Amino acid sequence: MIKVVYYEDNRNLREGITFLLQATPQLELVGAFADCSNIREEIRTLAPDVVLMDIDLPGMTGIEAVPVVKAISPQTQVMMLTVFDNEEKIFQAIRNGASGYLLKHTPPSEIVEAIFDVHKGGSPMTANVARKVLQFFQQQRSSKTEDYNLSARELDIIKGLVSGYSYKLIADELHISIDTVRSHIRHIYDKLHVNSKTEAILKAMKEGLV
Amino acid sequence: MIKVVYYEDNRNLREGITFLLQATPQLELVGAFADCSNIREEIRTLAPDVVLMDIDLPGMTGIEAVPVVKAISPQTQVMMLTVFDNEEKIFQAIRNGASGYLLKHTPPSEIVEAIFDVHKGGSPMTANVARKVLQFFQQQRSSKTEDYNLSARELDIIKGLVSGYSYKLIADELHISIDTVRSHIRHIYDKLHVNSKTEAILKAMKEGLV
DNA sequence: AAGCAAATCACATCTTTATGCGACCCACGG
DNA sequence: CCGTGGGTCGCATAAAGATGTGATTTGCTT
Repeated sequence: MIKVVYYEDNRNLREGITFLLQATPQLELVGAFADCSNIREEIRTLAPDVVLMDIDLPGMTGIEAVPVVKAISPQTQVMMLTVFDNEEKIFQAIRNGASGYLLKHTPPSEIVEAIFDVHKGGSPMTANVARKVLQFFQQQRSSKTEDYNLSARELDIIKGLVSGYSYKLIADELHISIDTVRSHIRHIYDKLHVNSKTEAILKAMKEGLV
Repeated sequence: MIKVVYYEDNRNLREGITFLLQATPQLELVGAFADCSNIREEIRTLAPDVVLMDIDLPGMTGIEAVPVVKAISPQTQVMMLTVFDNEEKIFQAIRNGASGYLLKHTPPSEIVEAIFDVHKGGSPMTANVARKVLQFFQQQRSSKTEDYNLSARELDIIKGLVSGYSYKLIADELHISIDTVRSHIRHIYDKLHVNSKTEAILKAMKEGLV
Protein backbone atom coordinates (compact mmCIF):
# COMPACT_ATOMS: atom_id res chain seq x y z
CA MET A 1 0.00 0.00 0.00
CA ILE A 2 1.26 3.43 -0.91
CA LYS A 3 0.39 6.01 1.72
CA VAL A 4 -0.69 9.31 0.21
CA VAL A 5 -1.31 12.71 1.75
CA TYR A 6 -3.02 15.43 -0.22
CA TYR A 7 -2.96 19.22 0.18
CA GLU A 8 -5.56 21.21 -1.71
CA ASP A 9 -7.58 24.21 -0.62
CA ASN A 10 -10.39 23.84 -3.12
CA ARG A 11 -12.96 21.73 -1.38
CA ASN A 12 -14.63 20.25 -4.44
CA LEU A 13 -11.41 19.23 -5.99
CA ARG A 14 -10.12 17.84 -2.73
CA GLU A 15 -13.19 15.70 -2.30
CA GLY A 16 -13.08 14.54 -5.88
CA ILE A 17 -9.51 13.39 -5.69
CA THR A 18 -10.08 11.95 -2.25
CA PHE A 19 -12.84 9.82 -3.69
CA LEU A 20 -10.64 8.76 -6.57
CA LEU A 21 -7.76 7.74 -4.38
CA GLN A 22 -9.92 5.92 -1.90
CA ALA A 23 -11.37 3.93 -4.73
CA THR A 24 -7.95 2.80 -5.88
CA PRO A 25 -6.57 -0.44 -4.52
CA GLN A 26 -2.90 -0.29 -3.44
CA LEU A 27 -3.34 3.35 -2.51
CA GLU A 28 -4.16 4.51 0.96
CA LEU A 29 -5.11 8.12 1.39
CA VAL A 30 -4.05 8.81 4.95
CA GLY A 31 -4.80 12.52 4.97
CA ALA A 32 -6.25 15.38 2.92
CA PHE A 33 -5.80 18.95 4.12
CA ALA A 34 -6.79 22.40 2.98
CA ASP A 35 -3.55 24.10 4.03
CA CYS A 36 -0.06 23.49 5.36
CA SER A 37 -0.51 24.97 8.80
CA ASN A 38 0.21 21.65 10.51
CA ILE A 39 2.27 20.05 7.82
CA ARG A 40 5.29 19.20 9.99
CA GLU A 41 3.14 17.30 12.42
CA GLU A 42 1.16 15.64 9.64
CA ILE A 43 4.18 14.44 7.74
CA ARG A 44 5.81 13.17 10.89
CA THR A 45 2.85 11.18 12.14
CA LEU A 46 1.36 10.02 8.85
CA ALA A 47 4.71 9.22 7.22
CA PRO A 48 3.34 9.25 3.69
CA ASP A 49 5.14 7.71 0.74
CA VAL A 50 3.76 10.29 -1.63
CA VAL A 51 2.47 13.81 -1.09
CA LEU A 52 0.18 15.47 -3.62
CA MET A 53 0.63 19.19 -3.32
CA ASP A 54 -1.32 22.08 -4.73
CA ILE A 55 0.63 25.31 -5.20
CA ASP A 56 -1.78 28.10 -4.44
CA LEU A 57 -2.56 27.35 -0.80
CA PRO A 58 -3.44 29.92 1.83
CA GLY A 59 -0.59 30.61 4.25
CA MET A 60 2.42 28.53 3.26
CA THR A 61 2.37 27.87 -0.48
CA GLY A 62 2.82 24.41 -1.86
CA ILE A 63 6.20 25.39 -3.22
CA GLU A 64 7.41 26.47 0.19
CA ALA A 65 6.01 23.30 1.69
CA VAL A 66 8.11 20.99 -0.49
CA PRO A 67 11.43 21.53 1.31
CA VAL A 68 9.62 21.20 4.62
CA VAL A 69 8.39 17.78 3.64
CA LYS A 70 11.76 16.70 2.26
CA ALA A 71 13.53 17.90 5.39
CA ILE A 72 11.33 15.81 7.65
CA SER A 73 11.06 12.80 5.39
CA PRO A 74 13.53 12.74 2.53
CA GLN A 75 12.26 9.52 1.01
CA THR A 76 8.75 10.91 0.66
CA GLN A 77 8.06 11.85 -2.95
CA VAL A 78 6.29 15.13 -3.53
CA MET A 79 4.21 15.57 -6.63
CA MET A 80 2.84 18.97 -7.54
CA LEU A 81 -0.75 18.96 -8.80
CA THR A 82 -1.67 22.43 -9.86
CA VAL A 83 -3.07 24.71 -12.49
CA PHE A 84 0.11 26.76 -12.85
CA ASP A 85 2.28 25.89 -15.78
CA ASN A 86 4.23 29.05 -15.14
CA GLU A 87 7.94 28.49 -15.70
CA GLU A 88 9.10 30.14 -12.54
CA LYS A 89 6.81 28.09 -10.36
CA ILE A 90 7.81 24.89 -12.09
CA PHE A 91 11.51 25.50 -11.55
CA GLN A 92 11.04 26.62 -7.99
CA ALA A 93 9.11 23.49 -7.16
CA ILE A 94 11.68 21.27 -8.81
CA ARG A 95 14.59 22.98 -7.14
CA ASN A 96 12.83 22.63 -3.84
CA GLY A 97 12.73 18.89 -4.37
CA ALA A 98 9.46 18.03 -6.08
CA SER A 99 9.60 14.78 -8.06
CA GLY A 100 6.63 15.24 -10.30
CA TYR A 101 4.52 18.01 -11.73
CA LEU A 102 1.05 17.45 -13.09
CA LEU A 103 -1.41 20.01 -14.31
CA LYS A 104 -4.89 19.69 -12.90
CA HIS A 105 -6.48 18.95 -16.21
CA THR A 106 -4.76 15.55 -16.10
CA PRO A 107 -7.35 12.78 -16.31
CA PRO A 108 -7.93 10.89 -13.05
CA SER A 109 -6.53 7.64 -14.35
CA GLU A 110 -3.24 9.34 -15.13
CA ILE A 111 -3.06 10.97 -11.74
CA VAL A 112 -3.34 7.57 -10.16
CA GLU A 113 -0.76 6.16 -12.51
CA ALA A 114 1.53 9.07 -11.76
CA ILE A 115 1.37 8.30 -8.05
CA PHE A 116 2.63 4.81 -8.75
CA ASP A 117 5.26 6.20 -11.10
CA VAL A 118 6.61 8.68 -8.63
CA HIS A 119 6.66 6.09 -5.90
CA LYS A 120 8.79 3.73 -7.91
CA GLY A 121 11.32 6.42 -8.75
CA GLY A 122 9.93 8.07 -11.84
CA SER A 123 9.03 11.69 -12.35
CA PRO A 124 5.71 12.00 -14.07
CA MET A 125 5.28 15.35 -15.72
CA THR A 126 2.65 16.77 -17.96
CA ALA A 127 4.17 17.01 -21.41
CA ASN A 128 4.00 20.82 -21.36
CA VAL A 129 5.88 21.00 -18.14
CA ALA A 130 8.48 18.58 -19.43
CA ARG A 131 8.99 20.75 -22.48
CA LYS A 132 9.74 23.76 -20.33
CA VAL A 133 12.26 21.78 -18.36
CA LEU A 134 13.97 20.52 -21.49
CA GLN A 135 14.07 23.98 -22.95
CA PHE A 136 15.94 25.12 -19.92
CA PHE A 137 18.70 22.68 -20.80
CA GLN A 138 18.66 23.53 -24.44
CA GLN A 139 18.78 27.27 -23.89
CA GLN A 140 22.14 26.90 -22.27
CA ARG A 141 23.82 25.72 -25.43
CA SER A 142 21.62 27.58 -27.85
CA SER A 143 23.38 30.86 -28.27
CA LYS A 144 26.65 29.78 -29.63
CA THR A 145 30.15 30.39 -30.65
CA GLU A 146 29.03 31.91 -33.90
CA ASP A 147 27.37 34.89 -32.28
CA TYR A 148 30.66 36.39 -31.26
CA ASN A 149 32.75 34.75 -33.98
CA LEU A 150 35.38 33.52 -31.59
CA SER A 151 37.97 31.51 -33.44
CA ALA A 152 38.92 28.02 -32.37
CA ARG A 153 42.07 29.31 -30.74
CA GLU A 154 40.22 32.03 -28.94
CA LEU A 155 37.88 29.42 -27.58
CA ASP A 156 40.88 27.47 -26.29
CA ILE A 157 42.00 30.56 -24.47
CA ILE A 158 38.67 31.38 -22.94
CA LYS A 159 38.22 27.81 -21.82
CA GLY A 160 41.45 28.28 -19.95
CA LEU A 161 40.16 31.45 -18.34
CA VAL A 162 36.93 29.76 -17.34
CA SER A 163 39.00 27.00 -15.79
CA GLY A 164 40.62 29.59 -13.58
CA TYR A 165 44.04 29.55 -15.22
CA SER A 166 46.39 32.50 -15.34
CA TYR A 167 47.83 33.73 -18.61
CA LYS A 168 51.06 31.93 -17.84
CA LEU A 169 49.32 28.61 -17.24
CA ILE A 170 47.31 28.95 -20.41
CA ALA A 171 50.47 29.73 -22.35
CA ASP A 172 52.14 26.59 -20.99
CA GLU A 173 49.06 24.50 -21.61
CA LEU A 174 48.81 25.56 -25.24
CA HIS A 175 52.57 25.75 -25.81
CA ILE A 176 52.52 29.37 -26.84
CA SER A 177 54.04 32.49 -25.35
CA ILE A 178 52.31 34.62 -22.78
CA ASP A 179 52.27 37.50 -25.21
CA THR A 180 50.30 35.43 -27.64
CA VAL A 181 47.84 34.70 -24.91
CA ARG A 182 47.56 38.42 -24.27
CA SER A 183 47.01 38.99 -27.93
CA HIS A 184 44.20 36.46 -28.12
CA ILE A 185 42.62 37.86 -25.02
CA ARG A 186 42.65 41.31 -26.52
CA HIS A 187 40.70 39.99 -29.48
CA ILE A 188 38.32 38.14 -27.23
CA TYR A 189 37.61 41.31 -25.27
CA ASP A 190 36.93 43.15 -28.49
CA LYS A 191 34.54 40.49 -29.70
CA LEU A 192 32.73 40.11 -26.38
CA HIS A 193 32.72 43.84 -25.71
CA VAL A 194 34.24 43.50 -22.26
CA ASN A 195 37.44 44.70 -20.69
CA SER A 196 38.40 42.44 -17.88
CA LYS A 197 39.05 38.79 -17.35
CA THR A 198 36.18 38.54 -14.94
CA GLU A 199 33.67 40.05 -17.33
CA ALA A 200 34.86 37.80 -20.12
CA ILE A 201 34.49 34.72 -17.96
CA LEU A 202 31.05 35.69 -16.74
CA LYS A 203 29.89 36.46 -20.24
CA ALA A 204 31.32 33.26 -21.62
CA MET A 205 29.56 31.25 -18.95
CA LYS A 206 26.27 33.05 -19.28
CA GLU A 207 26.23 32.80 -23.04
CA GLY A 208 27.31 29.21 -22.95
CA LEU A 209 30.35 29.83 -25.11
CA VAL A 210 32.21 27.14 -23.23
CA MET B 1 -1.93 14.56 -40.69
CA ILE B 2 1.31 14.45 -38.78
CA LYS B 3 4.18 13.34 -40.98
CA VAL B 4 6.53 10.97 -39.20
CA VAL B 5 9.93 9.60 -40.13
CA TYR B 6 11.46 6.74 -38.19
CA TYR B 7 15.09 5.67 -37.80
CA GLU B 8 15.72 2.24 -36.31
CA ASP B 9 18.25 -0.38 -37.29
CA ASN B 10 16.48 -3.35 -35.76
CA ARG B 11 14.31 -4.71 -38.51
CA ASN B 12 11.68 -6.39 -36.38
CA LEU B 13 11.17 -3.36 -34.25
CA ARG B 14 11.10 -1.09 -37.25
CA GLU B 15 8.44 -3.14 -38.92
CA GLY B 16 6.42 -3.37 -35.74
CA ILE B 17 6.35 0.35 -35.18
CA THR B 18 5.79 0.94 -38.86
CA PHE B 19 2.70 -1.20 -38.68
CA LEU B 20 1.54 0.61 -35.59
CA LEU B 21 1.96 4.04 -37.09
CA GLN B 22 0.37 3.11 -40.38
CA ALA B 23 -2.63 1.84 -38.48
CA THR B 24 -3.07 5.15 -36.72
CA PRO B 25 -5.32 7.74 -38.27
CA GLN B 26 -3.94 11.30 -38.26
CA LEU B 27 -0.42 9.91 -38.54
CA GLU B 28 1.38 9.47 -41.82
CA LEU B 29 4.57 7.49 -41.74
CA VAL B 30 6.48 8.96 -44.66
CA GLY B 31 9.70 7.07 -44.16
CA ALA B 32 11.41 4.40 -42.04
CA PHE B 33 15.16 3.91 -42.32
CA ALA B 34 17.79 1.66 -40.82
CA ASP B 35 20.50 4.30 -40.59
CA CYS B 36 21.21 8.00 -41.02
CA SER B 37 23.40 7.79 -44.09
CA ASN B 38 20.98 9.87 -46.17
CA ILE B 39 19.31 11.75 -43.40
CA ARG B 40 19.91 15.24 -44.80
CA GLU B 41 18.25 14.35 -48.05
CA GLU B 42 15.45 12.50 -46.30
CA ILE B 43 14.60 15.31 -43.93
CA ARG B 44 14.73 17.85 -46.72
CA THR B 45 12.45 16.00 -49.11
CA LEU B 46 10.09 14.35 -46.63
CA ALA B 47 9.79 17.38 -44.35
CA PRO B 48 8.48 15.39 -41.40
CA ASP B 49 6.73 16.98 -38.44
CA VAL B 50 8.10 14.41 -36.06
CA VAL B 51 11.17 12.17 -36.20
CA LEU B 52 11.40 9.05 -34.11
CA MET B 53 15.05 8.31 -33.52
CA ASP B 54 16.81 5.30 -32.13
CA ILE B 55 20.20 5.96 -30.50
CA ASP B 56 22.35 3.00 -31.34
CA LEU B 57 22.45 3.23 -35.09
CA PRO B 58 25.31 2.11 -37.32
CA GLY B 59 27.34 5.02 -38.67
CA MET B 60 25.96 8.26 -37.36
CA THR B 61 24.31 7.69 -33.99
CA GLY B 62 20.84 8.94 -33.25
CA ILE B 63 22.27 11.51 -30.87
CA GLU B 64 24.52 12.94 -33.54
CA ALA B 65 21.62 12.96 -35.95
CA VAL B 66 19.45 15.22 -33.79
CA PRO B 67 21.31 18.47 -34.49
CA VAL B 68 21.44 17.56 -38.17
CA VAL B 69 17.68 17.31 -38.26
CA LYS B 70 17.20 20.51 -36.26
CA ALA B 71 19.62 22.39 -38.49
CA ILE B 72 17.73 21.46 -41.64
CA SER B 73 14.26 21.72 -40.19
CA PRO B 74 14.09 23.51 -36.84
CA GLN B 75 10.38 23.06 -36.39
CA THR B 76 10.61 19.29 -36.74
CA GLN B 77 10.31 17.65 -33.33
CA VAL B 78 12.72 14.83 -32.61
CA MET B 79 11.74 12.15 -30.16
CA MET B 80 14.27 9.60 -28.98
CA LEU B 81 12.98 6.05 -28.77
CA THR B 82 15.67 3.86 -27.34
CA VAL B 83 16.68 1.30 -24.77
CA PHE B 84 19.31 3.53 -23.16
CA ASP B 85 18.30 5.25 -19.98
CA ASN B 86 21.91 6.19 -19.43
CA GLU B 87 22.21 9.67 -18.02
CA GLU B 88 24.93 10.84 -20.34
CA LYS B 89 23.00 9.81 -23.43
CA ILE B 90 19.83 11.42 -22.17
CA PHE B 91 21.52 14.75 -21.57
CA GLN B 92 23.39 14.66 -24.84
CA ALA B 93 20.20 14.03 -26.75
CA ILE B 94 18.39 16.81 -24.95
CA ARG B 95 21.19 19.27 -25.39
CA ASN B 96 21.29 18.41 -29.04
CA GLY B 97 17.67 19.41 -29.33
CA ALA B 98 15.54 16.33 -28.77
CA SER B 99 12.04 17.13 -27.53
CA GLY B 100 11.06 13.77 -26.13
CA TYR B 101 12.69 10.66 -24.79
CA LEU B 102 10.89 7.36 -24.55
CA LEU B 103 12.27 4.00 -23.54
CA LYS B 104 11.43 1.18 -25.88
CA HIS B 105 9.41 -0.70 -23.33
CA THR B 106 6.77 2.01 -23.66
CA PRO B 107 3.47 0.47 -24.73
CA PRO B 108 2.47 1.19 -28.33
CA SER B 109 -0.53 3.27 -27.37
CA GLU B 110 1.68 5.61 -25.41
CA ILE B 111 4.17 5.90 -28.23
CA VAL B 112 1.39 7.05 -30.48
CA GLU B 113 0.12 9.43 -27.84
CA ALA B 114 3.61 10.76 -27.36
CA ILE B 115 3.88 11.58 -31.04
CA PHE B 116 0.80 13.75 -30.74
CA ASP B 117 2.14 15.27 -27.55
CA VAL B 118 5.46 16.20 -29.01
CA HIS B 119 3.83 17.60 -32.09
CA LYS B 120 1.66 19.95 -30.08
CA GLY B 121 4.56 21.27 -28.06
CA GLY B 122 4.89 18.83 -25.21
CA SER B 123 7.86 16.74 -24.23
CA PRO B 124 6.82 13.22 -23.46
CA MET B 125 9.35 11.44 -21.34
CA THR B 126 9.37 8.11 -19.66
CA ALA B 127 9.07 8.76 -15.93
CA ASN B 128 12.57 7.38 -15.28
CA VAL B 129 14.08 9.70 -17.77
CA ALA B 130 12.18 12.63 -16.32
CA ARG B 131 13.51 11.80 -12.89
CA LYS B 132 17.09 11.95 -14.10
CA VAL B 133 16.44 15.30 -15.66
CA LEU B 134 14.90 16.68 -12.50
CA GLN B 135 17.72 15.37 -10.39
CA PHE B 136 20.09 17.33 -12.50
CA PHE B 137 18.33 20.50 -11.39
CA GLN B 138 18.14 19.50 -7.80
CA GLN B 139 21.80 18.59 -7.50
CA GLN B 140 22.79 22.17 -8.18
CA ARG B 141 21.85 23.61 -4.81
CA SER B 142 23.33 21.11 -2.43
CA SER B 143 26.17 22.74 -0.56
CA LYS B 144 25.53 26.10 1.04
CA THR B 145 26.92 29.28 2.43
CA GLU B 146 27.41 27.72 5.83
CA ASP B 147 29.98 25.27 4.56
CA TYR B 148 32.56 27.97 4.15
CA ASN B 149 31.36 30.22 6.95
CA LEU B 150 31.53 33.36 4.92
CA SER B 151 30.32 36.31 6.96
CA ALA B 152 27.56 38.57 5.70
CA ARG B 153 30.07 41.20 4.70
CA GLU B 154 32.23 38.70 2.92
CA LEU B 155 29.16 37.61 0.98
CA ASP B 156 28.57 41.22 -0.03
CA ILE B 157 32.08 41.34 -1.34
CA ILE B 158 31.93 38.13 -3.28
CA LYS B 159 28.61 39.11 -4.79
CA GLY B 160 30.42 42.15 -6.09
CA LEU B 161 33.13 39.97 -7.57
CA VAL B 162 30.60 37.69 -9.21
CA SER B 163 28.96 40.75 -10.69
CA GLY B 164 32.24 41.55 -12.36
CA TYR B 165 33.12 44.58 -10.25
CA SER B 166 36.65 45.73 -9.50
CA TYR B 167 37.88 46.26 -5.94
CA LYS B 168 37.40 49.97 -6.38
CA LEU B 169 33.82 49.61 -7.52
CA ILE B 170 33.01 47.28 -4.67
CA ALA B 171 34.55 49.71 -2.22
CA ASP B 172 32.41 52.55 -3.58
CA GLU B 173 29.31 50.38 -3.61
CA LEU B 174 29.72 49.38 0.02
CA HIS B 175 31.12 52.72 1.18
CA ILE B 176 34.34 51.27 2.52
CA SER B 177 37.97 51.73 1.56
CA ILE B 178 39.68 49.62 -1.05
CA ASP B 179 42.01 48.28 1.59
CA THR B 180 39.06 46.95 3.49
CA VAL B 181 37.90 45.23 0.36
CA ARG B 182 41.34 43.71 0.02
CA SER B 183 41.18 42.59 3.59
CA HIS B 184 37.84 40.87 3.15
CA ILE B 185 39.01 39.24 -0.03
CA ARG B 186 42.01 37.84 1.78
CA HIS B 187 39.69 36.20 4.27
CA ILE B 188 37.45 34.91 1.53
CA TYR B 189 40.44 33.33 -0.20
CA ASP B 190 41.43 31.68 3.03
CA LYS B 191 37.99 30.29 3.60
CA LEU B 192 37.46 29.11 0.04
CA HIS B 193 41.02 27.82 -0.27
CA VAL B 194 41.71 29.74 -3.43
CA ASN B 195 44.16 32.45 -4.39
CA SER B 196 42.80 34.45 -7.23
CA LYS B 197 39.71 36.41 -8.00
CA THR B 198 38.85 34.09 -10.83
CA GLU B 199 39.03 30.97 -8.71
CA ALA B 200 36.95 32.59 -6.01
CA ILE B 201 34.28 33.58 -8.49
CA LEU B 202 34.17 30.18 -10.11
CA LYS B 203 33.99 28.43 -6.77
CA ALA B 204 31.30 30.76 -5.51
CA MET B 205 29.23 30.12 -8.61
CA LYS B 206 29.74 26.39 -8.63
CA GLU B 207 28.94 26.01 -4.96
CA GLY B 208 25.97 28.31 -5.24
CA LEU B 209 27.29 30.72 -2.60
CA VAL B 210 25.69 33.57 -4.45
C1' DA C 1 37.37 41.34 32.38
C1' DA C 2 39.73 38.90 29.04
C1' DG C 3 39.44 36.63 24.51
C1' DC C 4 37.95 36.50 19.92
C1' DA C 5 35.96 37.11 15.44
C1' DA C 6 34.28 40.52 12.27
C1' DA C 7 34.91 44.78 10.15
C1' DT C 8 37.45 48.64 9.28
C1' DC C 9 41.81 51.00 7.41
C1' DA C 10 46.94 51.71 6.10
C1' DC C 11 51.31 50.98 3.69
C1' DA C 12 54.43 48.32 1.08
C1' DT C 13 55.69 45.17 -2.46
C1' DC C 14 55.32 41.94 -6.01
C1' DT C 15 52.56 39.64 -9.59
C1' DT C 16 49.04 39.58 -12.90
C1' DT C 17 46.18 41.91 -16.18
C1' DA C 18 45.02 45.42 -19.56
C1' DT C 19 46.32 47.91 -23.42
C1' DG C 20 48.97 50.37 -27.11
C1' DC C 21 51.98 49.63 -30.92
C1' DG C 22 54.19 46.83 -34.02
C1' DA C 23 55.87 42.61 -36.55
C1' DC C 24 55.98 38.03 -39.17
C1' DC C 25 53.88 33.90 -41.23
C1' DC C 26 50.28 31.41 -43.46
C1' DA C 27 46.02 30.14 -45.74
C1' DC C 28 42.15 31.43 -48.40
C1' DG C 29 39.20 34.08 -51.59
C1' DG C 30 38.54 37.54 -54.98
C1' DC D 1 48.73 38.19 -56.68
C1' DC D 2 47.34 40.80 -53.16
C1' DG D 3 44.38 41.75 -49.17
C1' DT D 4 42.50 39.94 -44.97
C1' DG D 5 42.04 37.48 -40.79
C1' DG D 6 43.94 34.10 -37.71
C1' DG D 7 47.79 32.83 -35.10
C1' DT D 8 52.18 33.76 -33.46
C1' DC D 9 55.55 36.85 -30.70
C1' DG D 10 57.84 41.17 -28.43
C1' DC D 11 58.22 45.38 -25.65
C1' DA D 12 56.52 48.85 -22.71
C1' DT D 13 53.52 51.03 -19.42
C1' DA D 14 49.67 51.62 -16.40
C1' DA D 15 46.07 49.66 -13.72
C1' DA D 16 44.33 45.97 -10.91
C1' DG D 17 44.99 42.38 -7.92
C1' DA D 18 47.58 39.38 -4.31
C1' DT D 19 50.00 39.23 -0.07
C1' DG D 20 52.61 40.49 4.22
C1' DT D 21 52.34 43.01 8.40
C1' DG D 22 49.97 45.52 11.57
C1' DA D 23 46.36 48.44 13.95
C1' DT D 24 41.66 50.07 15.85
C1' DT D 25 36.88 49.37 17.03
C1' DT D 26 32.81 46.81 18.18
C1' DG D 27 30.14 43.24 19.97
C1' DC D 28 29.66 38.63 21.57
C1' DT D 29 31.27 34.67 24.33
C1' DT D 30 33.42 32.73 28.23
